[in-house]
Amino acid sequence: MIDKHLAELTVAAVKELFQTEVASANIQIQKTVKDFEGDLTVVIFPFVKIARKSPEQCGEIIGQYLQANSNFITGFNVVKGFLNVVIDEQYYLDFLNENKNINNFGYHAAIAEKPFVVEYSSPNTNKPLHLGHIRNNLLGWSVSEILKANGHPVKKVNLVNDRGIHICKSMVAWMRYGNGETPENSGLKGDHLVGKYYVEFDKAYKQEIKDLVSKNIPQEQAEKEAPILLEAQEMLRKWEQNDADVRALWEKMNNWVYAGFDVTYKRLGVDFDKIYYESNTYLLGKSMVLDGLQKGILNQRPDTSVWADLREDGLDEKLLLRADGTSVYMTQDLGTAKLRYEDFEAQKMMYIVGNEQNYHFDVLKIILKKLNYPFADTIEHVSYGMVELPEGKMKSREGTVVDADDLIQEMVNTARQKTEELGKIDNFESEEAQKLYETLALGALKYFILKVDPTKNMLFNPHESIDFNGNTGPFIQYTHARIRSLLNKSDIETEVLNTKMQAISMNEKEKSVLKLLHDFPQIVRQAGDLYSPALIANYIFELAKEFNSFYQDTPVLREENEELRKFRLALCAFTGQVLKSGLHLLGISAPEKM
RNA sequence: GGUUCCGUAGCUCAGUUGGAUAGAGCAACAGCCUUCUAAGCUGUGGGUCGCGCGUUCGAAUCGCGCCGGAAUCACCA
Repeated sequence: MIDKHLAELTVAAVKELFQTEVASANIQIQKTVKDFEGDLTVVIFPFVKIARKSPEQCGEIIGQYLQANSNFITGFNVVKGFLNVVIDEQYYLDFLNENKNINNFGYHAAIAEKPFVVEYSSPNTNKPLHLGHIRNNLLGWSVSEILKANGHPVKKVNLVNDRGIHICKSMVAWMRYGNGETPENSGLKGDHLVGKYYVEFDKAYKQEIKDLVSKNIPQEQAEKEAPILLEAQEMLRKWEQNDADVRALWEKMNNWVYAGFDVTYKRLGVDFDKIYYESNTYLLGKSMVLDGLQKGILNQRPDTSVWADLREDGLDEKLLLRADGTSVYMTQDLGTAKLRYEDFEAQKMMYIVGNEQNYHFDVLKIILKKLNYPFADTIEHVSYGMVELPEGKMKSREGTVVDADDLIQEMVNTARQKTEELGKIDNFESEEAQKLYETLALGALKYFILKVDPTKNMLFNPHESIDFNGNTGPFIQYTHARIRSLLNKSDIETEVLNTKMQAISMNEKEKSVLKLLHDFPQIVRQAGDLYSPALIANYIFELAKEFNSFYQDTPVLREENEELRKFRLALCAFTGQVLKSGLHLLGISAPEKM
């Protein structure tokens, strides 16, 4: 990396000129701002004191030293405390020659180590996926790919929350009002069907409360004693007792939901190496809690409920087992953590879970530590922000959730409409066109969501948010398609592209594209360190924009100078490749034509 | 009330370990399709980086205090 060389050279300069040792990491190298001449800039201010000279003088003598002692610096200038260094074009040309034909340029070599286990998605089985899940799924998939690109082995896992009162609610409502409705005979997607009865439950529950209140029963009591709620609780108890009928119904409805989820996952392009079911893991959690109780790490109250006392850690007491012996969310998570650690010998267990659960994961880690499990420290909560709507937070009860399937379909429709308006599909077969709409729609959706810093809450306006112009997925896809089209038209053989570029003189725009390409491996590294697909997204947008600016008024195929033509073709090909790689890390496909 | 996070252009967002005149996209306005795909390019306008104080050669970035918003502190998951 050129900036590291420059930093080391600066260290040597400071040592020689001012007889002072400076750590290379403390040297500040940055890209030169556009308005000034130069490629990289050394910040001089830190040396002013030890040099006992003005910033200008200081920059001047360091600049002279750098130029005299390197073969890649062709000039420099000093503005205030900033030393702008001009890098030899040959350096960038060499970079192009060395990397332009590497398929996975920017990806780092595989490391032989224990895997990163990434949990994401983690749906409940009582309702379909919504916009919040989309952000989760896209982040999980993308972070996994970015980790892989950094050489880490990755296992993607999903933890399905398939048991509990929520699914019983759907079951009760289906028993009462379903009339034998199934996905087959209703044409409804399984998850939507089950979700429909979850809503039915809520309606009936509210009505029953109302009825009770009108009979002068206090609101609070009514909420606890509504018959349909009691039915659901009874069903949960039967479930825990392995009641055959309840289990059969539970399995039937859950399978409807899984079939529905699979369709959505497939359309989103996400997948998993292993799926865990809470119904299979909660008992392990229970046993861990009882074990901790026996060892005196946890404590039991007179009502027999079991608690962890975390007050020494600045937190509260946390319930782990109810008085009736049933488990809670935390209990189950203790079990899955252990199971997962043992399944994969994980180096790291990452949980892609919303920031509303930050507290939960703090508590989880502390309890595991208290219970002396060595894997407590491998847990990493990759916390992401909420997706908000213009009218505020999504609330399923108020019907303001944006359904994942509906949203995707709406995007596909928009993509079709937009494409037809532009008259792009005249020579497309209909099947090909359909595929393109899907590609563009998902490109737009994924990019829109992933370009935002994961840790921040984001706003999604269903009617206005998704655009196909500007800083969007389709813009980058379009840039890629144009490059592919250009390369297809070029009559220069691949062999020619494989040959080494001769020294040519490049213009500012070409150089700027080349400099951006040069940064890609660093961006991948950084995105991996910060678990942030947004860095990739912002980078490929910058690259596509810079490329378009070059592409607009610099002829490639029409260039008569053979060397220059080859150089530009190589630049196009390389840019196309990096755009494709970047899009891939976001789960977005790069169409050949559009 | 305690804890955590957030506040940058009309809107949506970037802004690396503190660095130069705070940047994009959308929206608005003005240009560019007989020329490699106009889902594009070029230009114009738009800012008290929530407010104040402090640290520093230098602060959107660090510290403290306010103001405003969100999440969480559940025998929901």
